[in-house]
Amino acid sequence: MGRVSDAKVKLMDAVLELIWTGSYGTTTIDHICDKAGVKKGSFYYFFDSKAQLAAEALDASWQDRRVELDQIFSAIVPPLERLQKYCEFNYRVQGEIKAQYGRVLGCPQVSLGCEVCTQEDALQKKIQSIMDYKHKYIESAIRDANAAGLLNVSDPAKMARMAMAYLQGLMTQARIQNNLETLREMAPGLFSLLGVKETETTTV
Amino acid sequence: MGRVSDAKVKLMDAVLELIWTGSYGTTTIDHICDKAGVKKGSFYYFFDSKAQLAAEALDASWQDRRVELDQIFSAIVPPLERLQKYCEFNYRVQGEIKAQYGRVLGCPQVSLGCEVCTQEDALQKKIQSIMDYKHKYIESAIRDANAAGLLNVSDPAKMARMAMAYLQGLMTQARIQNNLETLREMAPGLFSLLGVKETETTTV
DNA sequence: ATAATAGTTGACCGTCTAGTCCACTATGTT
DNA sequence: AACATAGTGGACTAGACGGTCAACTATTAT
Repeated sequence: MGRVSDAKVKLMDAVLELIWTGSYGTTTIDHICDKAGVKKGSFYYFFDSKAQLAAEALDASWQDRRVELDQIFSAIVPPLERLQKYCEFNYRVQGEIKAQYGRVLGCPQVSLGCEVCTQEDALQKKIQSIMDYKHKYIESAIRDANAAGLLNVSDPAKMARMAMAYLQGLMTQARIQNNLETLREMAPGLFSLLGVKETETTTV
Repeated sequence: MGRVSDAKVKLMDAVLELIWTGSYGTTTIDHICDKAGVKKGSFYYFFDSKAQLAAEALDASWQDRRVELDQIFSAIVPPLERLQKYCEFNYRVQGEIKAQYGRVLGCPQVSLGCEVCTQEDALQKKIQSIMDYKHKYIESAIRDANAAGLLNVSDPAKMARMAMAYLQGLMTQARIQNNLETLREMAPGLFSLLGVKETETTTV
C-alpha cells in the first residue's frame, strides 16, 4: 500500500552519470536531485548520504553488467577468445560512451576508486568487491588457457592482477587523453603480457 | 624591494599533499590556506584559483622529479637496467609515502588527471604534458634496448604507451587497495609486456 | 630616514551545500 | 468509501565556500 515511485532508480541513474562524466567530489546532492527530477526530501527518504547512494547505484549497475560478462566469459568459449571479446567489448562500450557524451570516460570503478579510496571507506569496499569479481573472470580464463596448453602462466591469480592493471591503465589513459584509439592496443598488449607468441585472433 | 615571502611555496606544498592524500574536489581553498598557514588574502595575492595553484604546484614538483629521472634514465646506463631502476624507484617512493601517510598514494598525475580531465582543461593539459615527458624516458629506453639487440619492438612509441598504461595501472591498483606489495610485480610485468624472455636482473 | 613597494590580515558578502521537518498527496487494501 | 501508508514538496537552517577589499606591515633601495 501507499504510493509507488521510481525516484530511487532515477537517483541512481543520475549519480552514476554525474560521477562518471565529472567526478564524485564535484557531484552534489542538489545536482543529483536536479538531474533526477527529484526533490531533496525524497532523496533523504531513500538514502542517507551521497556515498550510500553511490554505493547502491554502483552495485545495481554491476548486477546489469554481470549478465554481459557472464556471456563473454562463458566457459564454453575458448579462453583466449574470451579475453579477446572482453577487449572488444570494452572498446565498443567506450565508443558508445564517446558518441553519447563526447568523451571517453574509462572505467567508473577505477576513476571513482582512485578518487575516494582515502576518504569513503564503505564506497571503497564496494568498489573493491566489484573489482574482485572482474578479477575472477580473467583469472579463470587464464587458468583455462593454461589447461588448454595455450598459456604457461605459473601464477594465474597474480597474472590476472597484472592483466587488470594493464587494462585499467589503458582505460584510464583513454579517459585522460579522451582518445578512443588508445584502446585499440588493449588486446595486443594483453596477449603480449600473457606471453602469447603470435595473435591471429580477429581484431576490433 | 618590499617584503619577501615563502607563502607561495607553502601553498604549493599544501595543495599537492591535500590532493594526493585526498582528492582535488574535496580540497578547498580554505583547507589549503589552513594547512599552509597562510591567509586567504595572500592566496589570492599569488593565485587566481585552486586550478592555477594546482597546475603551478604540479609543474614545480615535476621539475624536482626530472632531476631524479634524468639520473635513472641516463643514456650511459644499460637500457633495460633503466627500466628496472625506474620500477625500483617507484616502489621505494611509494614505500616512503606509505611510511609517512599510512597509505600508498600512487601516481599524482594519474589520480588528478583522472578526476579533473572532464572539468579543468588547463590543469588537464599540464598533466598531459608531464605524462608526455615520462613517455619520452620510456620510449627512449625501449629504442636503445632495440638498438642493443635486447628487444625487438616494432613501434617503440606505441610500446611505451602500453608500458605506461601497465605501470600507471599498477600504481592505481596499489592506491585503491592501499597495498605496497602490488608494486612488486612492476618490473616482471613490464619485462613480460616488452617481450623480454628471462629476467635475471636484481629484484627489489 | 623615508618612500616605494611586496606581502599580510581579517572582516565581509553572496551563494551553495548538507541536512531537517512537516504538511501534503497519491495509491493499494479492506 | 475511507484508511493506512509510501512517497513528495518546499520552506528552512546553519555552516562552508569562493571571492573581495581596504587598511596595515615589513623590507629594501635610495
